[in-house]
Amino acid sequence: MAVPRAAKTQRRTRIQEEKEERIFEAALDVFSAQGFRGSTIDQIADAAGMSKPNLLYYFRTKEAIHRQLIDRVLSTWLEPLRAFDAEGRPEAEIRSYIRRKLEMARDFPRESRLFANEVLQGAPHIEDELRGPLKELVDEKAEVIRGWARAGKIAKCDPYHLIFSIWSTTQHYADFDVQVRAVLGQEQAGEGRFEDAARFLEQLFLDGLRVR
Amino acid sequence: MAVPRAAKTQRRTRIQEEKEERIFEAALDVFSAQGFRGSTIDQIADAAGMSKPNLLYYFRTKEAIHRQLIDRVLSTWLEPLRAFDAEGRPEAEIRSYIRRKLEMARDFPRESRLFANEVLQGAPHIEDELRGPLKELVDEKAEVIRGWARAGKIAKCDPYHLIFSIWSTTQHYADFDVQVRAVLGQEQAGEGRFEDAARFLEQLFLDGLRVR
DNA sequence: CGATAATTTGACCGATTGGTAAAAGCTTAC
DNA sequence: GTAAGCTTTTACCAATCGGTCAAATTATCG
Repeated sequence: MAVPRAAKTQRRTRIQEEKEERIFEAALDVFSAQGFRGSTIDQIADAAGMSKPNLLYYFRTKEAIHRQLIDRVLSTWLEPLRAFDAEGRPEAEIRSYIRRKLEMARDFPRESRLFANEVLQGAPHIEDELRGPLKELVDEKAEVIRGWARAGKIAKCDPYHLIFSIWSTTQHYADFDVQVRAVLGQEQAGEGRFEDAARFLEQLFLDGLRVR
Repeated sequence: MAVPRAAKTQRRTRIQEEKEERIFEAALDVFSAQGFRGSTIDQIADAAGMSKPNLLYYFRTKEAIHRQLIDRVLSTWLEPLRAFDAEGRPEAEIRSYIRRKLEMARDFPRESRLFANEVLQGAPHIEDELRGPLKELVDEKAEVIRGWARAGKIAKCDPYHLIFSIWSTTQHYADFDVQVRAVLGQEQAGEGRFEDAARFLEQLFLDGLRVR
């Protein structure tokens, strides 16, 4: 007659940790591919290799899975921007930010699509995170960039739109992967496309922001 | 005892045209906001101000609405790229392509999100269009850009990734609108953001592609 | 071992889903 | 006007949805 999530013992069971991990993995697969509304608990349970009631023993509702999944993924997702260093050399910082974001698009496309789906559909579950922590982080880094521009280290430009453009160009390779592959065609769509993209984007941003 | 869509008279009724138009409008609202799987026929019927069976009299299935909606929207969506002129001056062509795409993100965000949702979820309904007509169009324009680069009119760069980056940066303002607004905050998120974006993107691409 | 707590299952629920059938109501051309 | 064809509605269906419940099973610990 136990209450879900071990009300009596307080600490988490080994089984709990394992199962919750499997559920998060499965939920990332399903939510990133179909969005929140398009996903069903059954699909997640199937992907996690367990029955629906069993899954609901660990997470009370579909929304609970989604919310916790986003929470856990969001912090790592913002890591590259957080690593953006005010003390570094502008060129090197921008170049490595692009590199990191592109690597994330290549190595964690599900995470990218999870957010893309969410934001695309109006961000009903993460609007607070956007207005709060995200905005604060971007405000801070925008100030850094503005400082570089004032000091003549990079061209004068709107730092917010610069950040947006780095986000969009890099995440494009995760979110619109099918389209990118379709347009590039069989021969060019191999893993080399990320190297090509990196080369192009570095040229674009570094030359585009060079002082003239 | 009539069969849907006027099997006997062949030509379309006035009522048919009006109702199908209303359904397309409603479907664009709903599909663009929630994706295919997340949308329901009831929602579309509601938005179109008619009953579900009435809507299904004009379109046999949910898929049929979606397919025809995408067909009708796709050609106008590719118009700016089609207008890309090989004979024009490279700088002017690129600048006006960015302008047009940005205007479309501002004026037709639903269309942008319709495709974004579709591609994001693996493009199950438009993969053929991507591999066929879209790829052909991009191949053609990529060749134009390559010619400009060879002639030294713009910097050497991968034309495909250039096109991808223009798509992603401009469509970002439609697809990720909520995020853009949230990050910019109340004061900066007015309609002026499109002018700011245009200025930034023109600077980025024109300086980034200038021969040096 | 035995008991207590944690986990899993199968059977089930009401609401919503995409879609159908048939008849009633409405237009239009003659 | 009237008949043929077009449109709309009402009532309905089977499947799927998110979620519950109680009982059965398994793990843990003294």
